[in-house]
Amino acid sequence: MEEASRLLAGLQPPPGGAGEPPPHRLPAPPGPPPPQAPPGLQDTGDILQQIMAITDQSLDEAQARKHALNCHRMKPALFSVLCDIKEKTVLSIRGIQEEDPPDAQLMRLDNMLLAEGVSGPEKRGRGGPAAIAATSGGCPNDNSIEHSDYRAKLSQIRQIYHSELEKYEQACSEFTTHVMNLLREQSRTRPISPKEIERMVNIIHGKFSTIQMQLKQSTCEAVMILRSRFLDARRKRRNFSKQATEVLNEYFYSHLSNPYPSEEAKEELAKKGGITVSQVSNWFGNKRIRYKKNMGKFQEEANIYAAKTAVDATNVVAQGNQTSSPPTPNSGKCRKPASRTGFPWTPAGETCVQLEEPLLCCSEVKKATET
DNA sequence: GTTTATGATTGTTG
DNA sequence: CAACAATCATAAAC
Repeated sequence: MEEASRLLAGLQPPPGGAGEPPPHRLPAPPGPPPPQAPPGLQDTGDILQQIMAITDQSLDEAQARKHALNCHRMKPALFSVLCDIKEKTVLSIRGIQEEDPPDAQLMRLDNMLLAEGVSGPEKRGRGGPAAIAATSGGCPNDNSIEHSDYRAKLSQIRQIYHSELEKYEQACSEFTTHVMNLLREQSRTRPISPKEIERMVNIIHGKFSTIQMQLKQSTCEAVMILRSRFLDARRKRRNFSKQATEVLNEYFYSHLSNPYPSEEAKEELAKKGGITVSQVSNWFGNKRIRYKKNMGKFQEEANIYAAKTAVDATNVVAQGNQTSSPPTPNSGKCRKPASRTGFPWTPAGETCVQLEEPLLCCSEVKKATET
């Protein structure tokens, strides 16, 4: 400690300066301290005085003093002592609040971004993220239009995410280097230990990762919105093309006695109409039930398509085909006629003349139209 | 704005 | 598991 006092004494103004003789009080006299004031207090007073006087000094003087201080032989020792003290106090303050929780939120976000294909390696072609077009067994271009649109938007999000992330990382490393340089520079005059620099770097990284988390959060939100807008088919309901409705109706009304297309027929219809097999199934499900519920409403439609198919059939017959079978007959794998609810597709019902008078084949039809 | 049409989903059934 | 029935949610018509 004696050495330290001597070092601090170096802060005194040069002897030839402002007039008064310098209060040279080193080394401290051995033996009991003088009664009037403890030497420690006196030293402190001097130092304070000198500090106050610094503002009166010119910049050059201050620089010179600083240089003198830096060159003092005891400087490294004092520096390390100060660092040590600072380390202890700072640690005792920080140690309490410095336990970072294993961030579950961040992990959740990371997992989701990975699952959605936003972060991680770029996924192309099949096996898209989250297996969106998971219509198993369906044709490969299920939802292809929606899907490609979705993918385009997703890749846009992905691009933005990555460029932002890169920006953050760059800014983070730049800022870190800057701060490190600054601290290293300052460590020549202030007690800043490498440990403290390291801690500062950690703090900076923490702050930046908070910002990154916000980025991840909003990216996740964007993906969720995108999903709900593009992939919830209910929201994006589009009416089928005229072609598709035409094909489906033709089949339906020409098979009015048994409107249950086989798997093959469904595939055929799907191909012709440019829709999926499951859409064909949905359509027939809806159609059967709606037709049954209100046949009067469909009568006109039925007649139109009956006429159409009749023309087709006669054309076929004209080509030498004897049978009056419909254009796309059920194959051998045809399901047994739906008989759960009976009408109008009861299996025991009389065979209808389909092509000419589709609605007259069942007596109940008239009953229904009357209501 | 309301109503109707229509594709999709959900729960149930045999 | 396919079909039915009810229902939802949107498009299209009014």
